[in-house]
Amino acid sequence: MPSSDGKERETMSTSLADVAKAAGVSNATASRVLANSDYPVTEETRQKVLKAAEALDYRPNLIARGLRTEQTACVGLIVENILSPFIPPITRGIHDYLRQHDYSGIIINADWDPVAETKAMADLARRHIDGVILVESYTRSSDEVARLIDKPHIFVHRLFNSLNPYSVVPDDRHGARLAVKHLAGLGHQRIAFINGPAGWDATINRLAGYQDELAAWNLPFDPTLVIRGDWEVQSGYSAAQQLLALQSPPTAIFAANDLMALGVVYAAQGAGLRVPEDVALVGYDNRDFSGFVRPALTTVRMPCEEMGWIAAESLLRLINQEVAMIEPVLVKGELVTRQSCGAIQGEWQFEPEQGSIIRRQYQEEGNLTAPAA
Amino acid sequence: MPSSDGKERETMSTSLADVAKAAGVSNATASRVLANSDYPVTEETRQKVLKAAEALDYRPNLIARGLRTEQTACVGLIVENILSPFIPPITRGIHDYLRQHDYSGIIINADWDPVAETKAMADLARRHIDGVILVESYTRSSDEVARLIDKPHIFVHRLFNSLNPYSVVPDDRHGARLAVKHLAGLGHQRIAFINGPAGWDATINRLAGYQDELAAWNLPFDPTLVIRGDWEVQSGYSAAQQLLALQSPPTAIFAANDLMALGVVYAAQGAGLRVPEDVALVGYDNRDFSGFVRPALTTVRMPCEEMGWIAAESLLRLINQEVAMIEPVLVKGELVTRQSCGAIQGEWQFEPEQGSIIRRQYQEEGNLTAPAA
DNA sequence: GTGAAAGCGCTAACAT
DNA sequence: ATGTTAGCGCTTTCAC
Repeated sequence: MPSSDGKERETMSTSLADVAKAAGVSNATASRVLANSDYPVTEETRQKVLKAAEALDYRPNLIARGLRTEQTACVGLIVENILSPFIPPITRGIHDYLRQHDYSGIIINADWDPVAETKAMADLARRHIDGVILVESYTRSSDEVARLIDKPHIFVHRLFNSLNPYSVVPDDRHGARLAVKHLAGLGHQRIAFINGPAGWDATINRLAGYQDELAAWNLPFDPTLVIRGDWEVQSGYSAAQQLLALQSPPTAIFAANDLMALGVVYAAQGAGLRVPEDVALVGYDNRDFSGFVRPALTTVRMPCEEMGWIAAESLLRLINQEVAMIEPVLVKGELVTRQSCGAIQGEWQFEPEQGSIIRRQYQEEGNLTAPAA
Repeated sequence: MPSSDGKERETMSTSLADVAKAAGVSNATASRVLANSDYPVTEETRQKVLKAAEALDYRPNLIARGLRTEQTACVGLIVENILSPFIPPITRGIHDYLRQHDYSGIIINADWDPVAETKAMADLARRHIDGVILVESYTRSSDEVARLIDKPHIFVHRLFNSLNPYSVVPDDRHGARLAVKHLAGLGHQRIAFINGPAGWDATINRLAGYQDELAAWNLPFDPTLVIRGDWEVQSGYSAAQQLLALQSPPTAIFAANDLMALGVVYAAQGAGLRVPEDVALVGYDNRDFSGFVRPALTTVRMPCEEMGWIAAESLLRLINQEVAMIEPVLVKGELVTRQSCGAIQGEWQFEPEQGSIIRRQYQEEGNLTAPAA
């Protein structure tokens, strides 16, 4: 309803046409300056348009732009489960990169269900997203994705069959070498390895790194010191019981993830042994609990946020056709030294939780508004 | 480029017009059946359209629809940090509800920065999202949000000043009562409370619940048994040291979160005491580590996913104008009984991690494709 | 360097 | 019950 005094659209947002009219130029010109087109415009008219846009508080309608340009500045993230431990940090990395480049991300949980993944792809296609990042997906090849959605895509942290193009994965072989190197450097000669289950890339690569590094130190590879777990605490516990009951037990244990490392701690305690004094221990992943369990776990950090932003960066390159294809990227983590390996002496406090650091800082600066009551 | 044999748009997606032509009806009719309009259409033509759409593999262009209807079927989620512990499960709940109703969610991390939140709101407005959910935000009132974006909004898990309209928050007072009730029911008379820092709703409400329940059991409220922590492990550790050194120490401790409860475990161990035999312990939150630390923590579950889907449900109601306003919703969690309180006897295994359950099931069913090598 | 005009794919008046 | 048509807000040829 136009109001009686001629001022229409009081609640409506201002459109490009409004700005153009106010600046006394055509829609086309207004668009050229406000959409950052590289089309030439006199500095004078440019300023007129900019000022009018400012005055009217103009915000481009990305839906309209998207319809016209077939570019939505939006990418889809198909994750298996946002509750899975590495997914939040990976998506954090992705979002940070996207946001810096004025892109947004739409997340869909597929729960390791190929049918859900297919449906997710179709839904994203309806929204005309510019590209897709598949996080921890393992049921599809690049070709399968291409068949379902005609947009660029990237895989991040594939758990299986990782060395494909268009994928960003952790360098687990390197990470395992870091762990073993650290223990060997501390003088350990019998270093056991509690590995993950068969079929996982992480299992294969961490074993390879373990063997690489033993060889580098001229330490023998003893198969009785390698036990397979299933990633969970309980399996690390059982594996460690087995190892510690050996005729000549290991003096150090490298567990292929922090969950199993925690199991090792409990098994050692159950056997009346101290970590690190009687058995040194290194885990893998640098999970959020690893800094506040007791002893705090020395571990290899999984470079989740880096994988995320590298993936986002690669995807945007693909979208902008700066490259036609992405070779597999291996991302390295580093060793995080804490108590469980025996390298650190002296006083030690429990680490604060990672996700809340910013909140705490903000709070300490006195910005926190407590309720009146 | 049309190909020579007359088949154009081989790669282009089919539009509504294509379907209409194929079905021999007008665009309007095709739209009416395919957009699920309640406008009357003969069953016969409906079937014609549906069949044509099926045959042409028609997928509506949500961008075009959005431009026309001013409804994008997309909502914005402003979260403080996706790495913060409750945010993934809350967003999971939100996404699950949204997805069931064919909505999508765009996440923006604001990192407890009011400026970032303001910018996030502006960015979402440009995308013409249908509504906003603010997760753990505490810097804005409803009015402030309304001033920035002319769309419905809901707050979830506000950490401060929670009893406002348009918000969905945990019923911490009830949760604290559950914890104390459990300990009192086990026969404990001196139940200490390690609370959170001042200024938080959770601190105020959990204290109130603690007092409520003591009163219900005719137990005296002893202020020397209430100590303030800062939510982190270290503070629970210090607080417990203090409590256990008391002239007449408590026989049970209720910690206002699981992080501090873990600190209590370490303090007890340091003092040569066993949990639960010498001190019973109940935490709060049911964090993912609570099931696999030792002893596993009895705790009150934070109803994150429920809060998420209730928030999403409320927002969609607001969007569809089924309601004009949302009263504050209090969501209850329940007690999760594990080892630390002493109520459970006998054998016990470390719990598997929550986020991976589906993956594991899927894997066990033999769907996991291991690489050839 | 600037403007006029077409049109992206869809829905919703309005006509029939 | 169905069709015709206008137009959402933007970008982009194509004239000038």
